[in-house]
Amino acid sequence: MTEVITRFAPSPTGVLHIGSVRTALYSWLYARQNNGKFILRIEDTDKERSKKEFEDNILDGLNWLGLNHDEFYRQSDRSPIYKKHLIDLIAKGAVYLSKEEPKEPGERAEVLRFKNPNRVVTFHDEARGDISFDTTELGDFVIAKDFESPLYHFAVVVDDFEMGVTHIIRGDDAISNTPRQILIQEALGAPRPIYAHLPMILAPDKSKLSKRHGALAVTEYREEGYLPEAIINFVALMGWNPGNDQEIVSIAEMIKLFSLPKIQKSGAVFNIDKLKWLNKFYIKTLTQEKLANEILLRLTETLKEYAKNNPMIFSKMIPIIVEHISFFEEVSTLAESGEYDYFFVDPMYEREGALWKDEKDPIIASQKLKKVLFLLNDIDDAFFTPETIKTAVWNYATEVGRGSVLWPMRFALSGREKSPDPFTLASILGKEATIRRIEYAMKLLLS
RNA sequence: GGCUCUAUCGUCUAGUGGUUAGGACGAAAGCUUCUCAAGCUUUAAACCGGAGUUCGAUUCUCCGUAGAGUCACCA
Repeated sequence: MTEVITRFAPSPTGVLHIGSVRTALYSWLYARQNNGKFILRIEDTDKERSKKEFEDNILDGLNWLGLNHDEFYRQSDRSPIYKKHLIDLIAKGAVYLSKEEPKEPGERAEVLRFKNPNRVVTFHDEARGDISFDTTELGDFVIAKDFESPLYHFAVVVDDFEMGVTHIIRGDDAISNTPRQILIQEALGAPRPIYAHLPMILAPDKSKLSKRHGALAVTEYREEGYLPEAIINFVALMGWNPGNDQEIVSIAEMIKLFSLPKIQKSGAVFNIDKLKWLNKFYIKTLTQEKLANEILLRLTETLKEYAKNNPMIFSKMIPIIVEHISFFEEVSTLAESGEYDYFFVDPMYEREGALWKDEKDPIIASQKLKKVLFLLNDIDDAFFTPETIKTAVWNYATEVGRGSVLWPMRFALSGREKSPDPFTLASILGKEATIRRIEYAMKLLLS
């Protein structure tokens, strides 16, 4: 039994996006499942377009997602290896120096071309079955600009050979490159690896996913407050499934259950709503400390100050905040729009707001609040919990009409049309602030 | 256009020569504390079309159609 070696081979000409993540994930899963090796190889043979910042972004993203590699290579460090094979192939007569007439600026007058044997190449794809191509149409393709500048197809084949890659798992945009790579492989005398081509990830309009469709870099999802577990789970289930109805799949389960033949053959449309749903699920599994950190990070300066000075209130707010978001950056928006202010500061509002839709008489509303105040007064400060508050007010509210009591009460506490329920709110604010706010509402109603 | 690949609810998908074609996201309705959110329950929602094989095709074959990828001295 030979060792399984897979690789992820991005070119640093762009950021790490969702589609690449899936390719990396599947390669990684396959290696881990088989106790094999996962190689990360930066394909930077295009000196013009390759940028260090993109390489950093890719490394950063993979690291954050936990897709750790066992070996790392950069093609630009491997020139002598490509050169050696180039010379070798020339000696064998498989490659020749070709005189050219440059058609565009930058083109060479002499390049290295591969002597195409012009035959039909058939290969097996673990995800799709057998595929064959007639390579005649390719002609004698260029494999290097010169001995120091190999082109993609050549460098890939040499590297996969030299690194002992056994399984090539990559996007199906590379499927039509495979025959020519096999040709080079055969000239090199390299064994043929096992191929598995993954379908593309598409935008909602079925076109190729791009930035304008909301396809962000993985690092941007991180900044938006998505969790790596959610991204991995989401991406894994686009084009693969564990063989049952499970939607939440842990990494450990994926490693156990992953299988190449189960990979979907058609492209999958990126569905941000499902990602959000998954992210919300994983957010709920976070500890209080982690939640507090993520939230605190995204509060306004004022709110941060309040939170620091009122740790009890802040910690009680956390479950409420979490309930309303599916990714953490939403906290920023909510915080900036003043959504959390009433937890710390007595709200200001128009008196009409405190009136329930079915009970518009301010005098009656005020009387009901007075009764609420009276009922609340019996509760000891130390036992001011949602349960005790509810018990105190509930019967009375039910008797006279819940909305006519609870709406003004809740509005007095929050000053908002929408908010958590009055019992939770009151318990967070504490007895003193609750009474103060209700008294203020009564005054306002009678003014 | 040539070549290659693909085709089940709006989306991600399960599944089978005979099924009420299953699940999830989203949507709608209801319930649960007045509002919001969450949660729970329920509902609507699909086998691209046409031939053929067959007692019977969503499933197998062929032909259409549609979509995608690819055709560089990019990767």
